[in-house]
Amino acid sequence: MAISLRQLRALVAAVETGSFGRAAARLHLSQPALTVQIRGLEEALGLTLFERSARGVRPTAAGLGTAQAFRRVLDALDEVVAGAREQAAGRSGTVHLAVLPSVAATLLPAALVRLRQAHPGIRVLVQDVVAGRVAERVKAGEAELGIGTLPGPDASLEAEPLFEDDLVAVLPPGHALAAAACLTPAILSAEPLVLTDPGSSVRALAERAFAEAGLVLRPAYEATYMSTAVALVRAGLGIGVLPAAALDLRLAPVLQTLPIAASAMRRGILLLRRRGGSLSPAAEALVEAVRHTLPGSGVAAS
Amino acid sequence: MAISLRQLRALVAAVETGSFGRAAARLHLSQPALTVQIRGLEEALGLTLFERSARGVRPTAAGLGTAQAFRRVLDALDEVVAGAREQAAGRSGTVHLAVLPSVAATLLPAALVRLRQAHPGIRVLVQDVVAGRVAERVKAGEAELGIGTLPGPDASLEAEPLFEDDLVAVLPPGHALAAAACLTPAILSAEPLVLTDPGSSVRALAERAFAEAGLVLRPAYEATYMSTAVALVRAGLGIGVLPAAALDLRLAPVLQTLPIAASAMRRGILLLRRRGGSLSPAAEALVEAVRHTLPGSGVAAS
DNA sequence: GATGGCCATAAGAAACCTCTATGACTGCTC
DNA sequence: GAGCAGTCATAGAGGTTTCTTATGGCCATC
Repeated sequence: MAISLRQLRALVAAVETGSFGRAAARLHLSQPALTVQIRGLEEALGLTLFERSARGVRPTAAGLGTAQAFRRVLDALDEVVAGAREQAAGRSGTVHLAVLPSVAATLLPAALVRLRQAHPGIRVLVQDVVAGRVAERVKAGEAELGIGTLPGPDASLEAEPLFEDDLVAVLPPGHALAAAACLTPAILSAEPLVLTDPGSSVRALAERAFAEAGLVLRPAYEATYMSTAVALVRAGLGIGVLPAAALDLRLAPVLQTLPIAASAMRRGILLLRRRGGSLSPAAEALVEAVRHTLPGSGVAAS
Repeated sequence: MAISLRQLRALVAAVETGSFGRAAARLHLSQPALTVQIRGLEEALGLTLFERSARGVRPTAAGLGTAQAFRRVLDALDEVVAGAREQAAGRSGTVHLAVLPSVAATLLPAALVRLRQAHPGIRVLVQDVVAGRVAERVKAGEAELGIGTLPGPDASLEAEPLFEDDLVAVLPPGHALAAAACLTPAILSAEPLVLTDPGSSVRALAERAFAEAGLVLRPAYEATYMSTAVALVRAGLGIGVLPAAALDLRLAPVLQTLPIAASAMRRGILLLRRRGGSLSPAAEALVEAVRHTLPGSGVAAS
């Protein structure tokens, strides 16, 4: 009654070779085994698929048509299986990645280039969301991986530190403080500052650092996008307090950065994944590429 | 390593129900059996298809995609199987039928109408070929069934008599011989005759009947097509010697037919099939329809 | 802290599949 | 025309797969 793939393969082979014996050989089977499969299929369908004679077999019209249809089904199945095995081998697949915009704009492109070199078939769907959202996306399963910060420990997420991202002071060309080795919140609070919007993780970090020094952060300028903030600094409007990783100095080579002496001025950028959920091979490959593109790995751009 | 339909069905059911337990119930299986199938599929593909937790399972992206693809494969297979079962039930299918033109023009349409009423899904491909070719087509397997004459016994063909086809004299309106009850070759040989071409089975039959009476058949008119011969008769050019079955008097109601007293004047019309080859259900249905439409069955048109 | 839901594992039983050996039949060759 | 080669069908034994029942672990909920 039930139909099996063996039967489909048997019918296709028998029709294509024109002989039960040759079909059996093609399938690495004994001839009786193939006979049994064909007979079972005929019973399951209630159809005569072959005319038998002592000289051989001849497919009936129904046998011919059914074999062709089965052939298409088997081909489709083979294609699906081959695709799945491609994914399994990490040669193809799709990774949904939630990532901080700042990382997406700096670290990520190099990692993706590296990934493409090793695994050209892998597709990465980048969701650049603000810091708090990265963990959300991963928790909800909307992203398989996340790169961002983690407000607190979370039982359902697994976090691996990728690198530390320091907030640095970004000085416009020729600024008076450029000769200093290191700045402090106290020094900075006397200067016009350029920061990102309230609510961003960078802003929260900076506010906390200032608060620890007993100061209140009052930026002269705020911008939503990092690139806007950098442009404001470059125009000489103030000193930027921005994450080092988000600054691509190749894009603004005239700027100078200085460390800020404050304990809270660094945040850990983590690789986030759902706890207990094993990564797809494609995601594994992406993780590999990201690890090898870290600031400290010697491979990445400055 | 190998993949089975059970595994495909298990994956599709598991993804669609979102639970191994419900999937097992849908497939009338125990839950462990389904677990094993999924596991086997994961091993065969080398892919993790579900994230397991104590609270249940969740398909991975790969599991979701693979399930959708498998779904399409299974649907295609189901369709093929359903089609094959339709054929098996005689509700659909295609019959290749070789048939004498004279029969094709007269008996066959009624039989096909009857067939369509009983089995609307069956397609009949009619090959109308001259008498000698009918047996050829069937022997070569180009036609599953034949309706025609058989020159001699043939070991590879099975023949079942359908009806006897008499050659009759066809008289134009108001002919002098119309009052006779029966004609003879001797009487006919004195009249201008209309026959079919030399080489046709009808012509050969008539020649043999005349020869038995010691006469030579010399038609005044010859035509390839039966309809042409009938037209010549209707025009009053002579008396037709034509097969009764081939005459549809509804098309030429003014004509009168008279029997011819001669032993050789009838030929058996046979239903031909390959010996040993069982008929497809569709062909069986056609045979049934033909048998019930025979001249003597009381169902057919005159 | 007990309970219910869900999945994984294990062991025994049943079903299926395959293989070897053999038989039946046909067509060809000597 | 008798033997031979080729083809498929059948039968019985053996092995593998697959199923079911029973059980355990884990988490969430009450």
